[in-house]
This record gives sequence, structure tokens and C-alpha cells, in this order.
Amino acid sequence: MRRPGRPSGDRRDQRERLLDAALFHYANHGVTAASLRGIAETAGVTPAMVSYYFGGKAALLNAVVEERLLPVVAELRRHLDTLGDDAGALAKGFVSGMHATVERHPWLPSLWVREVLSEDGTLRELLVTHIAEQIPRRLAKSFARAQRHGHLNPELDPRLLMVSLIGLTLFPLAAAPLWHRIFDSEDLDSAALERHTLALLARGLETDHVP
Amino acid sequence: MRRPGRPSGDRRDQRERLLDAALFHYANHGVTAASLRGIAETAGVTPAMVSYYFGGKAALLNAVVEERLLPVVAELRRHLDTLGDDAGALAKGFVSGMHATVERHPWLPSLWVREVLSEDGTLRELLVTHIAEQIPRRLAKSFARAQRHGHLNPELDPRLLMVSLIGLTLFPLAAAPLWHRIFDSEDLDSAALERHTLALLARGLETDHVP
DNA sequence: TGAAATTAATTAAACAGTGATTTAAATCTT
DNA sequence: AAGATTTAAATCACTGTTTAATTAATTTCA
Repeated sequence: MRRPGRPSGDRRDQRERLLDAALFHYANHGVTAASLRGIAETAGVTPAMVSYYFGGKAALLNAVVEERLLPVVAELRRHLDTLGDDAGALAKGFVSGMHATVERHPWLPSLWVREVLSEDGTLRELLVTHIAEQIPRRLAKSFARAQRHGHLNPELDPRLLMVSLIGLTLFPLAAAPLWHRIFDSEDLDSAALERHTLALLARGLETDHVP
Repeated sequence: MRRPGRPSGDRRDQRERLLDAALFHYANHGVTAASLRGIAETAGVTPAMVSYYFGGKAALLNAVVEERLLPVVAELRRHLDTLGDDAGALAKGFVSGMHATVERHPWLPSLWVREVLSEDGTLRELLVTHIAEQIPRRLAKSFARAQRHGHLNPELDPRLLMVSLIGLTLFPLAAAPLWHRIFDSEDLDSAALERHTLALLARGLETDHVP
């Protein structure tokens, strides 16, 4: 085996590799099920490095949140700031923005959906604080304004609409790897999903069709 | 502490209590994270009883599936058999049937959503086989038929519609316990959610509004 | 009918495996 | 020589499972 000791060469990326490996395991197995041994192996180091760099398992999660998750939240918030009040534009902007973000951060949907449902509050605490509290609150406000302006059926509770919208957008994306097991086919591409979601949403948002 | 030995009185319900406790923990912590000690404590027995009655952790999961999950699947299938081809009726029937089922089995949404996303395949294998393969497949068929009959926009992929419908229906229900943390209010009752989901769905399903 | 034997149900404790964390040593850089 | 980085091994806590002991219920049979 390799002997202990400081290796030669530049090793400043060990920390970054640990963060990436942790995020990978969080998204694939859930925060609770992710083991330091697995994370360390993915990063190519020993589990003791986690204590050395971060101080422990909980501190590693904190670091992932600070340095990997919060930038994505900021990215989403910047996108939402460009949306107007029109209901159709809101739906379209939200879905396409979500898709663009997921394109660059493929672990986002499964991480989000999994942790929102998890009983282990650590990561959800953050998600609720930074994502659910800021982004949906802002969107819900826009929806309420759209209702006042008559663009949106006033009977719909904007908060419920918000929760459903998140589920409608993220759940199919997160479940995508299972499609072939559910439907015996893998040819359900993300473009089709986006078209479909947009169509379903845009219709649901229009106010002049009361069933 | 309590001494070992056969207790007095009728104890035929120990097994049932273990099944209920297991389902509770599966739904709340996930199948992998659920520990026998926790389950046994909830049931008011020692973990050794699990081995005694079922043979082990895996066998306990099997028993929960056989005696708690499959009856619910059968219940849902019976409900689906009463649905026709009309898109509006399908949406209404699916959602209201889902709500009625969830009313009696409150653990269903979080269990379903959590396990569909889980990397631990044991329970998902069953869910895909018995729920995802039978119910959505049947519904997707109905949707395709409705498309041929002109009741449903033929541009929408019925499989995608199916996945989104599950997300739209179950995700908000599963996220319900978090609402008050997201929106600072607990007054989002299940009736409002059903109204909202139905309205959004029924509009999305209508075929004459192409955006 | 009633005592003895047997079977069923239950527990505490022991065991083996795995996880996170700490420690001490080893190696490299400055 | 001093400080930083990394490892193997030790440690402690927890998990699923097994074991031996213990008590209640049931059966046997004189």
C-alpha cells in the first residue's frame, strides 16, 4: 500500500475533489446514506482527510452547501429577477430557467426532491431557507400580482400553485433515469419533457378557462 | 427492565404492530435508513422479534410489501378500472382516487416519491413492478386512446403526461408537512389542494387550447 | 382433574460488521 | 529543524443477527 506522508506535486485540489465527491454521493445516495469512506474513495483520498480539511461529516455538508449549493441558488435568483408579471412568461421563464440550471447541475433535481422529503433536517433546513423561502416566495408574490391583474385564475391559491409547479418541474426530471424501467423506452429526451411541461403549465395558468 | 418470557394475554397483534411500525419508519426515514431497533421500539418489542417473526430485515420489508403495500395497489387498480376514456374524467378520477387512497394511507406519497428516487433498489423494484408498471401503463394507454379520439392534444407524449401527473399529484401531498415552513402558514388544507390540482390538470388536458 | 412435560413467545446480552473520528507515525516542503 | 500533508491503525458507537435464558400457554397422561 501507499505509505503515509506528504506526496510531491501540487495538492491544492484535494479539498475541491472532496467537495465534488460529496455532492455526487449526496445526490446519488442521499445525505444520510452517504458515507465518508465512499466519498473519500471517490475523491481518491482516505476518510481521515475529511476531518483534516473540514473537521467532520457535518462540517463537510456545510462546506458543500456554502461552496456548491448557494452559488446555484444565487444563479436561480438572478434568473427569476428577469421575469415579469405575465403568467405565461412566468411559467415559461421558470421552467426554462430550471432546465438551463439543471443542464449545468444535473444533480440538482434528485438532491432537491430527495432532501425536501427527507426526515434528516440538516440539508432541508438550508434548502427551505435559501431555495423554498426565497425563490417560491418571490414567485408566489408574482403570481398573486398576476391574479390581481387578471392574468391568472384568482381561485387558485398562489402558494399551492407554487408547490405544484416545483413538483411538476422537478419530479419528472428526477425520475428520468427510471423512465426506461417504467415505460420500456429510453427515448424520452429533455426537450420533449420541456415542451410538455410548458404546454401543461401554460394552459393551467390561463385564467379564461374555468372548467 | 422487563424480564424475558412469554407475556400473558393475547399477543397475536405483535406481528401486525411490527408491520405498522416498519411502514411508519420506511415512510419517514426511507427504507435504507430505517433501523430495526427504531422499528422495534415503535412497536414496543425488542429487535430480536423481527428475526423471530420474519427472519430478518429484508424479510420484514417483503412482508410489509405483501401485507401493506400490495393491497393498496389493488385498491388503486380497482379504482382505475372504473375510469373511462374522456380526458377530463380521467384526470378527475385519477386525482380524486389518489386523494381518497391517500386519505386512508397517509404514508403513501412520501414513501412513493422517496423510493422512486432512491438508489436502493429493493422497494423501488416492487413499486415499479406493481404501481408504476401497471397503473401508469394503464393510464398511459387510456391517454393514448383519448388522443386518438381527439379529446387530448396529440402533441403531448402520454408517457410524459403520466410522469408529470404523478409528480403533480403526489409531490405537493408529500411536501405538505413543509408548507408552514415554506409559506409561514398552515392553512393549506387538503380540500384546497385537491381543487387546485384538479383545476390545473383539467385545463392542461383540454385539447383546444394550443398556446 | 391436576401435575408434569412440552412448546411458544419474549428478553438481555453477545457477536460480527460497518461508520465516523482520533492518533501516531511517516513523508514532503520550506 | 519546523510545519504541513497524508496514511494506517486504533477507537468508539451503532446495526443486524444469533444465542441462551426465562416465562406463559398448551398438551399429555396418570
